[in-house]
Amino acid sequence: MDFDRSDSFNKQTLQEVAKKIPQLDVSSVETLLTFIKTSYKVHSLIEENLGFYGLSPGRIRVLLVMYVENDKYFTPSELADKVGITRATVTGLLDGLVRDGIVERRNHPNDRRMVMIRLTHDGVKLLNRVLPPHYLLIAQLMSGLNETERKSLVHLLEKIEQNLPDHAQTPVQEP
Amino acid sequence: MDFDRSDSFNKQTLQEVAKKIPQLDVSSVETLLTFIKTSYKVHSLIEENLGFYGLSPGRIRVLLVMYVENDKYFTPSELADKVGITRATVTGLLDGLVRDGIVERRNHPNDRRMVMIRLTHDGVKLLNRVLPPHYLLIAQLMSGLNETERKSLVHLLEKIEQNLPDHAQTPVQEP
DNA sequence: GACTTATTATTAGGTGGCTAACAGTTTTCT
DNA sequence: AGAAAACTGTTAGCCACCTAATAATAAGTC
Repeated sequence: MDFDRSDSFNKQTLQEVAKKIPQLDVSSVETLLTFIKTSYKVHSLIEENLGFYGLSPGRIRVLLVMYVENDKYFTPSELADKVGITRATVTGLLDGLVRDGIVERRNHPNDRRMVMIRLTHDGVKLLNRVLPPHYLLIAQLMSGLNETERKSLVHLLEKIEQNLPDHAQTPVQEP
Repeated sequence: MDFDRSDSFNKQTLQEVAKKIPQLDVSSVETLLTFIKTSYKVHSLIEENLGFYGLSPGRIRVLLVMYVENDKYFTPSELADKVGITRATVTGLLDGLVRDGIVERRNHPNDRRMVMIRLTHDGVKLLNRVLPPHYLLIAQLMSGLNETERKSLVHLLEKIEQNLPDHAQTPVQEP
Protein backbone atom coordinates (compact mmCIF):
# COMPACT_ATOMS: atom_id res chain seq x y z
CA MET A 1 0.00 0.00 0.00
CA ASP A 2 2.56 2.46 -0.89
CA PHE A 3 2.02 5.37 -3.11
CA ASP A 4 5.27 6.30 -4.62
CA ARG A 5 7.46 3.78 -6.20
CA SER A 6 9.08 5.22 -9.26
CA ASP A 7 10.19 8.63 -10.28
CA SER A 8 7.72 8.88 -13.09
CA PHE A 9 5.90 11.54 -11.18
CA ASN A 10 8.59 14.10 -11.15
CA LYS A 11 8.19 17.79 -10.53
CA GLN A 12 7.41 18.50 -14.12
CA THR A 13 4.52 16.08 -14.21
CA LEU A 14 3.34 17.48 -10.94
CA GLN A 15 3.17 20.95 -12.45
CA GLU A 16 0.93 19.61 -15.17
CA VAL A 17 -1.47 18.05 -12.72
CA ALA A 18 -1.42 21.29 -10.77
CA LYS A 19 -2.68 23.08 -13.86
CA LYS A 20 -5.75 20.93 -13.89
CA ILE A 21 -6.34 20.85 -10.15
CA PRO A 22 -6.13 24.24 -8.47
CA GLN A 23 -6.35 22.69 -5.02
CA LEU A 24 -2.95 21.11 -5.52
CA ASP A 25 -0.25 22.74 -3.44
CA VAL A 26 3.01 21.78 -5.08
CA SER A 27 5.15 22.18 -2.00
CA SER A 28 2.91 19.94 0.10
CA VAL A 29 2.78 17.25 -2.49
CA GLU A 30 6.51 17.29 -3.13
CA THR A 31 7.25 16.95 0.54
CA LEU A 32 4.77 14.16 0.93
CA LEU A 33 6.15 12.39 -2.10
CA THR A 34 9.64 12.40 -0.69
CA PHE A 35 8.32 11.19 2.62
CA ILE A 36 6.37 8.31 1.16
CA LYS A 37 9.10 7.35 -1.23
CA THR A 38 11.69 7.18 1.50
CA SER A 39 9.44 5.17 3.74
CA TYR A 40 8.76 2.78 0.90
CA LYS A 41 12.45 2.26 0.30
CA VAL A 42 13.20 1.73 3.96
CA HIS A 43 10.32 -0.64 4.30
CA SER A 44 11.31 -2.64 1.24
CA LEU A 45 14.85 -2.98 2.44
CA ILE A 46 13.84 -4.29 5.83
CA GLU A 47 11.34 -6.62 4.25
CA GLU A 48 13.93 -7.94 1.84
CA ASN A 49 16.31 -8.60 4.68
CA LEU A 50 13.77 -10.48 6.74
CA GLY A 51 12.87 -12.46 3.65
CA PHE A 52 16.26 -14.15 3.72
CA TYR A 53 15.14 -15.92 6.87
CA GLY A 54 11.66 -16.75 5.68
CA LEU A 55 10.11 -13.92 7.66
CA SER A 56 7.94 -10.99 6.72
CA PRO A 57 6.93 -7.77 8.46
CA GLY A 58 3.68 -9.36 9.59
CA ARG A 59 5.41 -12.40 10.94
CA ILE A 60 8.16 -10.56 12.74
CA ARG A 61 5.70 -8.28 14.49
CA VAL A 62 3.83 -11.20 15.91
CA LEU A 63 6.99 -13.08 16.80
CA LEU A 64 8.55 -10.12 18.57
CA VAL A 65 5.62 -9.84 20.90
CA MET A 66 6.21 -13.41 21.97
CA TYR A 67 9.96 -13.05 22.00
CA VAL A 68 10.03 -10.42 24.71
CA GLU A 69 8.05 -12.61 27.05
CA ASN A 70 9.43 -15.92 26.12
CA ASP A 71 7.69 -18.28 28.49
CA LYS A 72 4.24 -16.82 28.31
CA TYR A 73 1.39 -18.12 26.21
CA PHE A 74 -0.55 -15.67 24.08
CA THR A 75 -4.01 -15.90 22.61
CA PRO A 76 -4.56 -14.87 19.01
CA SER A 77 -6.74 -11.99 20.19
CA GLU A 78 -4.00 -10.75 22.43
CA LEU A 79 -1.51 -10.88 19.58
CA ALA A 80 -3.93 -9.08 17.28
CA ASP A 81 -4.40 -6.28 19.78
CA LYS A 82 -0.71 -5.88 20.52
CA VAL A 83 0.31 -5.89 16.91
CA GLY A 84 -2.61 -3.87 15.63
CA ILE A 85 -4.02 -6.29 13.07
CA THR A 86 -7.29 -8.20 13.00
CA ARG A 87 -7.83 -11.60 14.55
CA ALA A 88 -8.54 -13.02 11.13
CA THR A 89 -5.14 -11.90 9.92
CA VAL A 90 -3.48 -13.39 12.98
CA THR A 91 -5.13 -16.70 12.24
CA GLY A 92 -3.61 -16.65 8.77
CA LEU A 93 -0.16 -15.72 10.03
CA LEU A 94 -0.28 -18.41 12.70
CA ASP A 95 -1.26 -21.03 10.15
CA GLY A 96 1.98 -20.36 8.33
CA LEU A 97 4.09 -20.08 11.47
CA VAL A 98 2.77 -23.36 12.85
CA ARG A 99 3.33 -25.03 9.49
CA ASP A 100 6.92 -23.82 9.56
CA GLY A 101 7.46 -25.00 13.12
CA ILE A 102 8.16 -21.56 14.50
CA VAL A 103 5.17 -21.42 16.81
CA GLU A 104 2.85 -23.91 18.50
CA ARG A 105 -0.90 -23.90 19.16
CA ARG A 106 -2.39 -25.43 22.31
CA ASN A 107 -5.83 -25.66 23.78
CA HIS A 108 -6.59 -23.40 26.69
CA PRO A 109 -7.18 -25.48 29.80
CA ASN A 110 -10.14 -23.52 31.15
CA ASP A 111 -11.76 -21.73 28.25
CA ARG A 112 -12.46 -23.99 25.33
CA ARG A 113 -12.94 -21.09 22.94
CA MET A 114 -9.35 -20.05 23.29
CA VAL A 115 -6.06 -21.19 21.87
CA MET A 116 -2.66 -20.61 23.39
CA ILE A 117 0.31 -19.71 21.27
CA ARG A 118 3.97 -19.90 22.09
CA LEU A 119 7.29 -19.83 20.27
CA THR A 120 8.82 -23.22 19.73
CA HIS A 121 12.44 -23.86 20.57
CA ASP A 122 13.22 -23.54 16.89
CA GLY A 123 11.31 -20.27 16.80
CA VAL A 124 13.46 -18.80 19.53
CA LYS A 125 16.59 -19.97 17.78
CA LEU A 126 15.40 -18.39 14.57
CA LEU A 127 14.83 -15.05 16.25
CA ASN A 128 18.19 -15.20 17.95
CA ARG A 129 19.69 -15.54 14.51
CA VAL A 130 17.48 -13.02 12.71
CA LEU A 131 17.34 -10.13 15.12
CA PRO A 132 21.00 -9.13 15.31
CA PRO A 133 21.36 -8.47 11.58
CA HIS A 134 17.91 -6.91 11.57
CA TYR A 135 18.88 -4.33 14.15
CA LEU A 136 22.23 -3.88 12.56
CA LEU A 137 20.47 -2.89 9.39
CA ILE A 138 18.30 -0.40 11.23
CA ALA A 139 21.33 1.12 12.89
CA GLN A 140 22.98 1.39 9.51
CA LEU A 141 19.95 3.09 8.02
CA MET A 142 20.02 5.73 10.73
CA SER A 143 23.76 6.11 10.80
CA GLY A 144 23.64 9.21 8.61
CA LEU A 145 21.78 11.17 11.26
CA ASN A 146 23.35 12.33 14.49
CA GLU A 147 21.38 12.59 17.70
CA THR A 148 20.27 16.16 17.03
CA GLU A 149 19.09 15.32 13.56
CA ARG A 150 17.16 12.33 14.82
CA LYS A 151 15.37 14.46 17.38
CA SER A 152 14.65 17.00 14.72
CA LEU A 153 13.20 14.35 12.41
CA VAL A 154 11.00 12.97 15.14
CA HIS A 155 9.84 16.45 15.97
CA LEU A 156 8.83 17.18 12.39
CA LEU A 157 7.01 13.89 12.13
CA GLU A 158 5.11 14.66 15.29
CA LYS A 159 4.05 17.95 13.78
CA ILE A 160 2.58 16.08 10.86
CA GLU A 161 0.75 13.73 13.18
CA GLN A 162 -0.81 16.65 14.96
CA ASN A 163 -2.56 17.54 11.75
CA LEU A 164 -4.11 14.14 11.30
CA PRO A 165 -7.83 14.10 11.90
CA ASP A 166 -8.66 12.41 15.17
CA HIS A 167 -10.95 9.79 13.80
CA ALA A 168 -7.99 8.13 12.13
CA GLN A 169 -7.18 5.75 14.92
CA THR A 170 -3.76 4.42 15.00
CA PRO A 171 -2.50 1.14 16.03
CA VAL A 172 1.71 -0.13 16.23
CA GLN A 173 5.25 -1.03 15.84
CA GLU A 174 8.06 -3.33 15.12
CA PRO A 175 11.34 -2.34 16.68
CA MET B 1 3.32 -3.66 4.70
CA ASP B 2 3.82 -1.50 7.45
CA PHE B 3 5.65 -2.34 10.56
CA ASP B 4 4.27 -0.29 13.33
CA ARG B 5 0.63 -0.13 13.99
CA SER B 6 0.03 -0.04 17.70
CA ASP B 7 1.94 1.30 20.60
CA SER B 8 2.50 -2.08 22.11
CA PHE B 9 6.16 -1.74 21.38
CA ASN B 10 6.88 1.18 23.58
CA LYS B 11 10.23 2.25 24.87
CA GLN B 12 10.07 -0.05 27.82
CA THR B 13 9.56 -3.12 25.67
CA LEU B 14 12.31 -1.91 23.43
CA GLN B 15 14.69 -1.81 26.36
CA GLU B 16 13.91 -5.42 27.07
CA VAL B 17 14.64 -6.51 23.55
CA ALA B 18 17.83 -4.48 23.70
CA LYS B 19 18.95 -6.56 26.65
CA LYS B 20 18.77 -9.68 24.55
CA ILE B 21 20.16 -8.21 21.37
CA PRO B 22 23.29 -6.15 21.86
CA GLN B 23 23.25 -4.97 18.24
CA LEU B 24 20.10 -2.99 18.94
CA ASP B 25 20.70 0.72 19.04
CA VAL B 26 17.75 2.17 20.90
CA SER B 27 17.97 5.62 19.39
CA SER B 28 17.98 4.28 15.83
CA VAL B 29 15.06 2.02 16.44
CA GLU B 30 13.01 4.67 18.17
CA THR B 31 13.53 7.09 15.34
CA LEU B 32 12.68 4.49 12.76
CA LEU B 33 9.59 3.48 14.70
CA THR B 34 8.29 7.02 14.72
CA PHE B 35 9.05 7.34 11.06
CA ILE B 36 7.24 4.17 10.06
CA LYS B 37 4.34 4.83 12.35
CA THR B 38 3.77 8.28 10.93
CA SER B 39 4.01 7.04 7.39
CA TYR B 40 1.51 4.32 8.18
CA LYS B 41 -0.96 6.84 9.56
CA VAL B 42 -0.57 9.18 6.63
CA HIS B 43 -0.91 6.37 4.21
CA SER B 44 -4.01 4.96 5.89
CA LEU B 45 -5.66 8.32 5.89
CA ILE B 46 -5.11 8.88 2.21
CA GLU B 47 -6.23 5.38 1.43
CA GLU B 48 -9.37 5.82 3.48
CA ASN B 49 -10.18 9.01 1.66
CA LEU B 50 -9.73 7.49 -1.77
CA GLY B 51 -11.88 4.59 -0.68
CA PHE B 52 -14.91 6.85 -0.54
CA TYR B 53 -14.74 7.04 -4.32
CA GLY B 54 -14.05 3.39 -4.92
CA LEU B 55 -10.36 4.00 -5.49
CA SER B 56 -7.24 2.64 -3.87
CA PRO B 57 -3.58 3.67 -3.87
CA GLY B 58 -2.84 1.13 -6.59
CA ARG B 59 -5.68 2.32 -8.74
CA ILE B 60 -4.99 6.01 -8.34
CA ARG B 61 -1.37 5.60 -9.25
CA VAL B 62 -2.28 3.96 -12.52
CA LEU B 63 -5.05 6.41 -13.23
CA LEU B 64 -2.90 9.45 -12.58
CA VAL B 65 -0.42 8.36 -15.19
CA MET B 66 -3.22 8.32 -17.73
CA TYR B 67 -4.80 11.48 -16.41
CA VAL B 68 -1.83 13.70 -17.13
CA GLU B 69 -1.79 12.64 -20.76
CA ASN B 70 -5.43 12.32 -21.34
CA ASP B 71 -5.64 11.42 -25.01
CA LYS B 72 -2.80 8.98 -25.13
CA TYR B 73 -3.12 5.24 -25.05
CA PHE B 74 -0.90 3.29 -22.69
CA THR B 75 0.15 -0.32 -22.73
CA PRO B 76 0.06 -2.32 -19.50
CA SER B 77 3.86 -2.62 -19.59
CA GLU B 78 4.20 1.10 -19.85
CA LEU B 79 1.91 1.62 -16.90
CA ALA B 80 3.78 -0.96 -14.87
CA ASP B 81 7.09 0.76 -15.52
CA LYS B 82 5.79 4.21 -14.75
CA VAL B 83 4.06 3.18 -11.57
CA GLY B 84 6.71 0.78 -10.39
CA ILE B 85 4.65 -2.39 -10.09
CA THR B 86 4.75 -5.61 -12.07
CA ARG B 87 2.82 -6.21 -15.24
CA ALA B 88 0.92 -8.98 -13.52
CA THR B 89 -0.33 -6.55 -10.92
CA VAL B 90 -1.32 -4.08 -13.61
CA THR B 91 -3.36 -6.77 -15.32
CA GLY B 92 -5.26 -7.32 -12.10
CA LEU B 93 -5.84 -3.62 -11.51
CA LEU B 94 -7.02 -3.11 -15.07
CA ASP B 95 -9.48 -5.98 -14.75
CA GLY B 96 -11.17 -4.11 -11.96
CA LEU B 97 -10.96 -0.72 -13.61
CA VAL B 98 -12.43 -2.03 -16.86
CA ARG B 99 -15.18 -3.78 -14.94
CA ASP B 100 -16.01 -0.50 -13.22
CA GLY B 101 -16.03 1.42 -16.49
CA ILE B 102 -13.16 3.69 -15.53
CA VAL B 103 -10.79 2.51 -18.21
CA GLU B 104 -11.04 0.79 -21.58
CA ARG B 105 -8.95 -1.90 -23.23
CA ARG B 106 -8.35 -1.95 -26.99
CA ASN B 107 -6.31 -4.05 -29.34
CA HIS B 108 -3.16 -2.53 -30.68
CA PRO B 109 -3.50 -2.05 -34.45
CA ASN B 110 0.01 -3.20 -35.39
CA ASP B 111 1.28 -5.44 -32.63
CA ARG B 112 -1.17 -8.12 -31.71
CA ARG B 113 0.59 -8.89 -28.44
CA MET B 114 -0.24 -5.51 -27.06
CA VAL B 115 -3.27 -3.91 -25.55
CA MET B 116 -4.01 -0.21 -25.40
CA ILE B 117 -5.49 1.37 -22.32
CA ARG B 118 -7.21 4.69 -21.94
CA LEU B 119 -9.43 6.46 -19.44
CA THR B 120 -13.08 6.42 -20.34
CA HIS B 121 -15.13 9.57 -20.23
CA ASP B 122 -16.50 8.41 -16.90
CA GLY B 123 -12.98 7.79 -15.69
CA VAL B 124 -11.97 11.35 -16.42
CA LYS B 125 -15.07 12.64 -14.68
CA LEU B 126 -14.28 10.49 -11.66
CA LEU B 127 -10.77 11.87 -11.39
CA ASN B 128 -12.02 15.41 -11.78
CA ARG B 129 -14.19 14.76 -8.76
CA VAL B 130 -11.65 12.80 -6.70
CA LEU B 131 -8.48 14.78 -7.11
CA PRO B 132 -9.47 18.12 -5.60
CA PRO B 133 -10.36 16.69 -2.18
CA HIS B 134 -7.38 14.36 -2.44
CA TYR B 135 -4.95 17.24 -2.81
CA LEU B 136 -6.82 19.25 -0.26
CA LEU B 137 -6.16 16.46 2.22
CA ILE B 138 -2.48 16.41 1.39
CA ALA B 139 -2.26 20.16 1.84
CA GLN B 140 -3.98 19.80 5.18
CA LEU B 141 -1.57 17.09 6.28
CA MET B 142 1.37 19.32 5.55
CA SER B 143 -0.19 22.48 6.90
CA GLY B 144 1.66 22.13 10.21
CA LEU B 145 5.02 22.62 8.54
CA ASN B 146 6.19 25.91 7.12
CA GLU B 147 8.44 26.08 4.09
CA THR B 148 11.63 25.91 6.14
CA GLU B 149 10.44 22.89 8.04
CA ARG B 150 9.44 21.12 4.85
CA LYS B 151 12.87 21.65 3.39
CA SER B 152 14.41 20.44 6.58
CA LEU B 153 12.29 17.28 6.54
CA VAL B 154 13.16 16.54 2.95
CA HIS B 155 16.81 17.08 3.74
CA LEU B 156 16.74 14.62 6.63
CA LEU B 157 14.95 12.07 4.52
CA GLU B 158 17.55 12.42 1.82
CA LYS B 159 20.22 11.74 4.38
CA ILE B 160 18.52 8.50 5.24
CA GLU B 161 18.31 7.57 1.58
CA GLN B 162 22.01 8.10 1.19
CA ASN B 163 22.55 5.27 3.63
CA LEU B 164 20.47 2.81 1.72
CA PRO B 165 22.51 0.11 0.05
CA ASP B 166 22.65 0.64 -3.69
CA HIS B 167 21.25 -2.71 -4.68
CA ALA B 168 17.91 -1.71 -3.29
CA GLN B 169 16.52 -0.28 -6.47
CA THR B 170 13.73 2.06 -6.09
CA PRO B 171 10.81 2.65 -8.19
CA VAL B 172 8.00 5.67 -7.63
CA GLN B 173 5.10 8.01 -6.62
CA GLU B 174 1.61 9.32 -6.45
CA PRO B 175 1.26 13.05 -6.06
C1' DG C 1 12.72 -19.10 -44.96
C1' DA C 2 13.15 -21.48 -40.65
C1' DC C 3 14.70 -21.22 -35.93
C1' DT C 4 15.81 -19.00 -31.90
C1' DT C 5 15.28 -15.24 -28.93
C1' DA C 6 12.75 -11.57 -26.94
C1' DT C 7 8.58 -9.34 -25.66
C1' DT C 8 3.57 -8.99 -24.38
C1' DA C 9 -0.23 -9.82 -21.51
C1' DT C 10 -2.25 -13.12 -18.87
C1' DT C 11 -2.84 -16.92 -15.56
C1' DA C 12 -1.79 -19.58 -11.42
C1' DG C 13 -0.54 -19.66 -6.91
C1' DG C 14 1.33 -17.44 -2.65
C1' DT C 15 1.25 -13.57 1.01
C1' DG C 16 -0.66 -10.36 4.20
C1' DG C 17 -4.02 -7.23 4.95
C1' DC C 18 -9.31 -6.33 5.44
C1' DT C 19 -14.67 -7.14 6.60
C1' DA C 20 -18.47 -10.04 7.46
C1' DA C 21 -20.46 -14.13 8.89
C1' DC C 22 -20.15 -18.32 11.57
C1' DA C 23 -20.20 -22.02 15.24
C1' DG C 24 -18.80 -22.97 19.70
C1' DT C 25 -18.35 -21.28 24.48
C1' DT C 26 -18.79 -18.49 28.29
C1' DT C 27 -20.99 -14.86 30.81
C1' DT C 28 -24.80 -12.18 32.10
C1' DC C 29 -29.37 -11.31 33.20
C1' DT C 30 -33.74 -12.22 34.52
C1' DA D 1 -32.35 -22.64 35.27
C1' DG D 2 -32.82 -20.90 30.91
C1' DA D 3 -32.52 -17.29 27.44
C1' DA D 4 -29.89 -13.51 25.66
C1' DA D 5 -25.67 -11.32 25.01
C1' DA D 6 -20.82 -11.26 24.40
C1' DC D 7 -16.65 -13.17 23.17
C1' DT D 8 -13.23 -16.56 20.62
C1' DG D 9 -11.07 -18.32 16.69
C1' DT D 10 -11.92 -19.67 12.11
C1' DT D 11 -13.66 -19.43 7.46
C1' DA D 12 -14.91 -17.22 3.17
C1' DG D 13 -14.27 -13.82 0.03
C1' DC D 14 -12.13 -9.44 -1.48
C1' DC D 15 -7.89 -6.50 -2.60
C1' DA D 16 -3.19 -5.44 -4.04
C1' DC D 17 1.05 -6.91 -4.25
C1' DC D 18 4.64 -10.59 -5.68
C1' DT D 19 7.15 -14.54 -8.66
C1' DA D 20 7.08 -18.01 -12.07
C1' DA D 21 5.11 -20.08 -15.93
C1' DT D 22 2.50 -19.77 -20.20
C1' DA D 23 0.70 -18.80 -25.06
C1' DA D 24 0.83 -15.65 -28.65
C1' DT D 25 3.35 -12.79 -31.37
C1' DA D 26 7.35 -10.11 -33.19
C1' DA D 27 12.11 -9.53 -34.15
C1' DG D 28 16.66 -11.18 -35.01
C1' DT D 29 19.85 -14.60 -36.92
C1' DC D 30 21.77 -18.12 -39.54
